[in-house]
Amino acid sequence: MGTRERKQREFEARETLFMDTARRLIREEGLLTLQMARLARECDYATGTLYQHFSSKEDLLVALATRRIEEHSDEFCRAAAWQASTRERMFALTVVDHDFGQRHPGYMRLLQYVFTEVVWASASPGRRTALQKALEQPAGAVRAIVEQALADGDLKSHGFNPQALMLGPWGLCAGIQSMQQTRGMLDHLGIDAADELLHFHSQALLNGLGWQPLIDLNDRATLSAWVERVRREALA
Amino acid sequence: MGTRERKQREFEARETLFMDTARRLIREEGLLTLQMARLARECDYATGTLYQHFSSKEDLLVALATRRIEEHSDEFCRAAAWQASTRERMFALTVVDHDFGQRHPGYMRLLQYVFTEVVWASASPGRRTALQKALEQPAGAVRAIVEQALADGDLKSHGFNPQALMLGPWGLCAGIQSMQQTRGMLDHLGIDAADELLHFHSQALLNGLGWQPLIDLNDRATLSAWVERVRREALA
DNA sequence: CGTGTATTTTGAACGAGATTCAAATAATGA
DNA sequence: TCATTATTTGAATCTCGTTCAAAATACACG
Repeated sequence: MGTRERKQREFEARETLFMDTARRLIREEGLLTLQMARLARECDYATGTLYQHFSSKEDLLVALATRRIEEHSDEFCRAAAWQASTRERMFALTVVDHDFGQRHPGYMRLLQYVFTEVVWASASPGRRTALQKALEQPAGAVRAIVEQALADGDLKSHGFNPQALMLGPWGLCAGIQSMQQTRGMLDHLGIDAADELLHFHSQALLNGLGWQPLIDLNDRATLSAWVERVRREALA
Repeated sequence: MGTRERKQREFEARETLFMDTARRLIREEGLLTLQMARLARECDYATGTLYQHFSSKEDLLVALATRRIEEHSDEFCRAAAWQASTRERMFALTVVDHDFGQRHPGYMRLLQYVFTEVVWASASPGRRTALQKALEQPAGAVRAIVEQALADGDLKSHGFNPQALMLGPWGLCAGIQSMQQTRGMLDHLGIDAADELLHFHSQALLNGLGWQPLIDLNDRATLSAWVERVRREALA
């Protein structure tokens, strides 16, 4: 009998409803003011029902972040599969990742919050591993590029494994994006156009890793042409 | 009459007491469980008195982070003033910053939390600008190195100002450190020895920026010798 | 169908803790 | 000394997140 399956499907549909609504509430009124009771009411369910899905508010936030990562992941992997040199593809990931962050400002803020010890530690282990699992796909895509670059001789391993080699570009991208998140921080340091700077420094790092073909960084016009090309072609 | 000044001094002393105690409580029992009433009681003051100093819990956290930055700043600036090439000094900052983070794990977690939209937005504007002001000293130290490197011809500007050029190394360091903070994240990605990787990628980035003298990255022993030298000399 | 049992949903009650504020206390100055 | 002003106090308030006993619903079996 399909009763169990139907139940299962309904349960999942409800979870989706909760998450969609939570996302809307956060967009409309901010992460700060999200209330569990309010969310339940908005979905015409009782508070307790919400807690059948999420063991705590933090749990919900981790689930939201996970779903966002999954959505982002599609776009990300599409860019990773772009028909181009490994160097171009690696750079494309930086551009795509950052563009996604700019397009969804709330997403980055949520991720930043979720990875905080305070939140991360109070989410359920299940949700935490689900999030880590969701990261596997994009991480795998990056690693595949690194592996191919190694195989093709575009990149030397320097004695590190592929994951280790991708940490730099990844960390750089994450670091600059999170500084960009903190309102007023970069302004105050006298930095603007962080986007262009992220692209510039990413290319510099790839050059420094000896990732062939090296590109000339002296000309900002060339750099922005690269970025435009990625935006035009990598997501086509 | 010095009455006003004495009052002022006593007020500041009390603030210091609150902050020292808060730090101890956080160290002993975690950021998560810090309670305002508890903190006040621990200092033999009423809750309301605590609120004369800090407009909210978030405000207190930002103040704590600020003080930590100030403390870190000394060490940081000492390393920046190391008698060595601009390239060596720039790299030294990465090492020192990361070492400080490793030595004070709670510090990094606090910073990460404080820069979260949720916390940052609920701190008072005064505390926020105080924190930004505290960042000026280390930021200035980094910028000075970049400026000297430009003047000495160790580094080309590529059309960017000094602050812009320092964003990459800074962002890389911050990004990798914050990934390191998130328990289990790097393990799960199959990455260990993130310290060495931070050093490696930092050097790669500096090479990629064309920061003279370039160093050879093929040999991990050379890299770790650099790190050791920094630890030995830069803070002497 | 009716009826007993298991499952799910409900939302009021509870608890934890941040924040406030009227009253008490202390400092100041005439 | 006493009126006035500033500071301190901590119980009361308020805001949620979370729980759980009761109600509602679904299900199984005679």
